[in-house]
Amino acid sequence: MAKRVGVKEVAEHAGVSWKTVSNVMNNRPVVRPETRARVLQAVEELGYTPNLIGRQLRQGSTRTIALVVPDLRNPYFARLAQTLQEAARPRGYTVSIELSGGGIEAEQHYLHGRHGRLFDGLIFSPSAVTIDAMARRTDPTPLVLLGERVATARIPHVAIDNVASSVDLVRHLIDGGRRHIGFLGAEAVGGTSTGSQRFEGYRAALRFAGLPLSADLVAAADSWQREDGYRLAQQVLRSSPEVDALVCANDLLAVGALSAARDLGRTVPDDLALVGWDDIDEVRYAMPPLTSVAPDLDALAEAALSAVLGEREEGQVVIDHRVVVRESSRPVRAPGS
Amino acid sequence: MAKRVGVKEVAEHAGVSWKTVSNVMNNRPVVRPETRARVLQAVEELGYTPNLIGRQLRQGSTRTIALVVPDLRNPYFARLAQTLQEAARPRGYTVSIELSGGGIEAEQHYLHGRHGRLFDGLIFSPSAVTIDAMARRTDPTPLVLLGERVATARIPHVAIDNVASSVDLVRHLIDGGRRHIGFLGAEAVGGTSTGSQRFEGYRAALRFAGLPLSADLVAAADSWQREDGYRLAQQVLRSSPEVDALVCANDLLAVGALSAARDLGRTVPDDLALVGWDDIDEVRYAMPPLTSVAPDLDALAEAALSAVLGEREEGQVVIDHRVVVRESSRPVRAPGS
DNA sequence: CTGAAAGCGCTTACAG
DNA sequence: CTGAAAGCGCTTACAG
Repeated sequence: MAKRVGVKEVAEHAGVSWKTVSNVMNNRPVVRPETRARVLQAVEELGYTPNLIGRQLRQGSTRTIALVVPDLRNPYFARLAQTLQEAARPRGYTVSIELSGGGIEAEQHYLHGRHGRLFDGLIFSPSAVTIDAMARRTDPTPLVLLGERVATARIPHVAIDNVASSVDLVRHLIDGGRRHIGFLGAEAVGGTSTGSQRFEGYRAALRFAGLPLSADLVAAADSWQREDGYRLAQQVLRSSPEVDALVCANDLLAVGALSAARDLGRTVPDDLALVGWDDIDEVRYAMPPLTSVAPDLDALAEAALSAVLGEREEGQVVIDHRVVVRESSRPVRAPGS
Repeated sequence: MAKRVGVKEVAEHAGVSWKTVSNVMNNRPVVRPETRARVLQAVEELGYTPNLIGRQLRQGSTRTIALVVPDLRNPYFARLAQTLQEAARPRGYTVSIELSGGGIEAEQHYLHGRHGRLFDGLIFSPSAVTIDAMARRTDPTPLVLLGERVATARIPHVAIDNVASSVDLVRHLIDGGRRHIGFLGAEAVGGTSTGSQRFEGYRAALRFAGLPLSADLVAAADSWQREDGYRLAQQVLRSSPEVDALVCANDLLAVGALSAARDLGRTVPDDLALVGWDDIDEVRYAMPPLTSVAPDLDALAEAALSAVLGEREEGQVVIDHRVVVRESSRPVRAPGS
């Protein structure tokens, strides 16, 4: 393993000063082309690669944004991470994927700057941490929230309109002839979390349509994995066989619900419609393919990035979504047709 | 945004020297308990968090390992990343997830140290880069390869036995009564890549069983996404309707193949068995659930980490695998039963 | 356009 | 057990 070569060696090799090398490496236009060429050759010959740590220390910036998500088991986060990385590149930034495990301790770690100035900003998908804890934050690292909204503190926030998208889904189901619509993955009404907003929209749409809200058709959950969807769907389908549609708070829940429906002998979409959020690749290959709310991920990444980098004024950004209709929510046939 | 407080401020506040603060922060046993308490209190009061960049520069180490994978669309990589992060934590290391996009340029970037000393080691899942390029490497950053094997250079390497696991799968299919077994995702025979090794095992098993190897039943591919599986399966099933099983080089291909089979009116597992690799969560919820080779991920993470940190002698580690049998490869019923 | 000096925030020997 | 100095590898003003 060869000894690492630094700016000094390069400067010596090229017969210029330290600083000139730095100027060349940073593409500053103040270097004579001739000198520049000599330096670049020295860099090449010596195989010099600048030590970013030195630069970062000096500049007081890492040009790295942390994306803090609970988990990578949800393909949505994986795709989000990838989209963010691509959006950050042209800006000269890197996105580091940080896993909180959904634990409150890990989340506080990032929120309160115990990451040690490694990041110029935080794009944060909160899971366990309370709104208060976010509002009480003193760490100066810029923060942007995904999904969750903290109205009290002026924390920027980027998300689709969860209430509206939920209304869209329910209306789509009602238009398709469904009347006994359940909800999987509910959280407390009035909360600001993604789950409670989606549930809120569901309630509002039912009310508007004049359909009753039945507690039996609603299953709460804080974890939204496939197995949770399976469990919750079993529960609802068993207790309320009249259910003819399930709004699932995310696609993983819907995938689990699909499996439960099958095990209980229910046919999707004939007996039961299934819809969810995120439009992960997997739902296109489910049988049948599942209807899902697709956020405009590129817009989301763009907005989150520009917010965390301080490029935009107001902090609350609503991202477009669309309902991607697939077979799982096909309208029920009129009886006898 | 408050001004950031450094060691100096803490030292002053506690009435001790700079260095003592450093000693306390690093848990060195040379500090009197009383002094230590005073320092910790100052840290608390001032809300001091050490700047890791300074430490990293001084120590010449970041205690960060890069996991370089082509993509996060494959849930296998997402789970691997998570497992590695958890395995690294007790060692005091962090794993940074780096996306190469499968591009040769990005891969070279990491391989040849142009990442700027940000990483103490590289766990690398090669995709586009050639074996030669890896062997010619001069960058001193420790490297461990995942999947691919470079025999010429002494590059450590961690993987399951791809040939053996492929043999296991094919034997399982033959035991289940399948006789016309195809392969999706083949690569050049004799290569060291994951795909070619899995194909190699398939060939060997067929030969051992006395079954013919038919080129029509084999579809090559360099991309292993669901849509590739769909396309390849369509192709093989159309040209060779006698196929009664497909060995898919990974689970995503199998998921796509399942969808293609359905669209062509083939029933899995009655008409067609489907098997793959990685045992991603998704295949447990497929309909029917898919048989898959599950690597011992914890062992893999452990081995990769200890190899890249230089904790073990020999570089080539073979990780246990097991075939998780599910409905997709159920034995065909004897005719008439 | 180029050079000599200072400093980013830590830790590491080295004295005491 | 504690203190003063040097240095990790860069970049940033500041002169010339």
